Amino acid sequence: MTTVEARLILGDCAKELKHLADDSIDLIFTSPPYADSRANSYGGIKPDQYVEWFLPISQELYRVLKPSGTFILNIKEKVVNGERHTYVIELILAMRKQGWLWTEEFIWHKKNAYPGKWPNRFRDAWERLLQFNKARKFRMFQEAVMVPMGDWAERRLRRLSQTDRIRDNSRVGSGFGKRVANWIGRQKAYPTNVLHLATETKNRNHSAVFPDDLPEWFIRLFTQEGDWVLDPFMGSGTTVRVAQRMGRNAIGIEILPEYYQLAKAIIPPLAHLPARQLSLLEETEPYESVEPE
Amino acid sequence: MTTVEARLILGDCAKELKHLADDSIDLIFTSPPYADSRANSYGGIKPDQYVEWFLPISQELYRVLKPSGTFILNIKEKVVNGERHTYVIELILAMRKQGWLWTEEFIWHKKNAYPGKWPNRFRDAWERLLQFNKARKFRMFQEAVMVPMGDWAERRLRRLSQTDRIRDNSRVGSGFGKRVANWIGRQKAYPTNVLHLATETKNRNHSAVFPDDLPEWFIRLFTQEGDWVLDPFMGSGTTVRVAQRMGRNAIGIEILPEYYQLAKAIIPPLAHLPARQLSLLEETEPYESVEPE
DNA sequence: GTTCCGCATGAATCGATAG
DNA sequence: ACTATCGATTCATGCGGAA
Repeated sequence: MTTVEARLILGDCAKELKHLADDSIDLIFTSPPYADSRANSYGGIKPDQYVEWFLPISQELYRVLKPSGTFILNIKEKVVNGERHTYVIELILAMRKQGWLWTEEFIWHKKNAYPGKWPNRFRDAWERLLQFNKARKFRMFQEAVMVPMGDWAERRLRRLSQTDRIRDNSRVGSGFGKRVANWIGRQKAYPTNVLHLATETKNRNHSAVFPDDLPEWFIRLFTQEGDWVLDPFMGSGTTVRVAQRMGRNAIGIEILPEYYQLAKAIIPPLAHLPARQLSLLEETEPYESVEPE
Repeated sequence: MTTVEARLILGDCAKELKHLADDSIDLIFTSPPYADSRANSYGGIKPDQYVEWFLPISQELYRVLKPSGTFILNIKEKVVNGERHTYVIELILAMRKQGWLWTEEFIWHKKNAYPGKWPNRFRDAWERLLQFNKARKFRMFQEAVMVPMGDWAERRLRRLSQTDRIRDNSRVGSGFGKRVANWIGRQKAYPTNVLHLATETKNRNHSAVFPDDLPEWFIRLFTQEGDWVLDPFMGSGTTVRVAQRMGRNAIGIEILPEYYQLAKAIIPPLAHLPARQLSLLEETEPYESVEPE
């Protein structure tokens, strides 16, 4: 049995990050509060001040990330006065001056975009997943996110997407073990930089801003078991919970006590997981929501 | 019969645009040569000089566009030295200083992206479609690009129930006068800012940078019959040909003689089209390739 | 056990109203 | 004039109860 740790920290990440060691994190995956949102925690950062607010944090993130590590930043600019605001693209430019390499930009296509109708724009159905690195060579495990292809896979996936399927069962792999044999010899393809996922609107405990599949995909892609994952804007703890379930150590920082308590209640400080064995097979269980359409 | 004109111009658009009148174009749709590509035509613009090269052109485009018009710029930054280059986002910032409003950014999800494999990145399956405007109020015909909803796709699990169909049908039958509008409103949904299109359509020529559906969608959205469409980087003439087929006047500028001749051979200077009659119904015919999946 | 249907719920955006 | 709040608009998703 392998033991992984989940360290939850209550506080402002701009300060709390300073307690973390240099070059200690393999993957940073986070979704910071968007401009004008979460006014009760970070004071509702104004769009014009967003870059200035974020830079000290990204500076610390740069310090704690391993040279081989990756920083995935989930963000989207809002509309201000009829225009897309420029704080996101300005942030990219500013972070590059800090030393970050803007390696890639993934697109999260939100299949269930927020409804609404306006005279001069359509619904916003995508968000950015900016990939930053410290070095041009970084760790990446592409095989871990390969997707099945072909007619057989389509039929298989369609069945998996039935509303009556047992999702959590396949997640852990307990009920999935027997079916895994079916994937042997099946054709798989590397994914693209466009991810198709729906947001979770179901009102479980607290609504997370992104579905489990999102951090899971990047954790698969950029880390192995035993690695360290950091989410400086933990929220209700989606990233940390998923990382722990996948056998990765995790650190989550959250400024709001109620969110911190929420995460604490869900995530045990230590988790014991069976040693990885069928690594490739188990890791390549079908991701219906990430599958290219 | 309505007559629409296609004006093809051989030359550098930076110069040729000066011959066009102020505030005369309803829609500019173009895909400029990407950095380092088409080295023999525009001298192979270096990524670091891309903004500087494009700004005089965008300045002229600003001049010729009607205040109610729209400029759609299809562009994607290339990878340089392991990083996404910043010339596109720098261009956005620079164009705003020229007076352009960065209204929206559409995503073109290329369903059949080029195959390939790299050690540290996946296939690039999307491009930006940057929308710029001169004013916050611009012409937009959202109904022209509505997509069917309900059971349009096999992938969709939730099908419109039989009772729902009957209910809708009866509702349609009970109405009078605006019957058609009601029916359309019930069966169709407004699209999002993510477009799903394949890169090539089978029955089209292979030299085009984008499929017909791409300019067609934006021409539908931002223009009406008889309007003027401009493509300052015409290439083989996809935009002009599509515009003409849709009953819009078009201007195409191309610097390379072989491309110019190619477009000239395909596109007649004048086209006669039947006058629009069943406007609503004809405009809302389903576009399979644009459908969300 | 299925399949089907009703319903609540979102990192949204605009325009009008109020301070 | 400029900012804060609020109602109206709209649709994919999954849960729970019903057939």
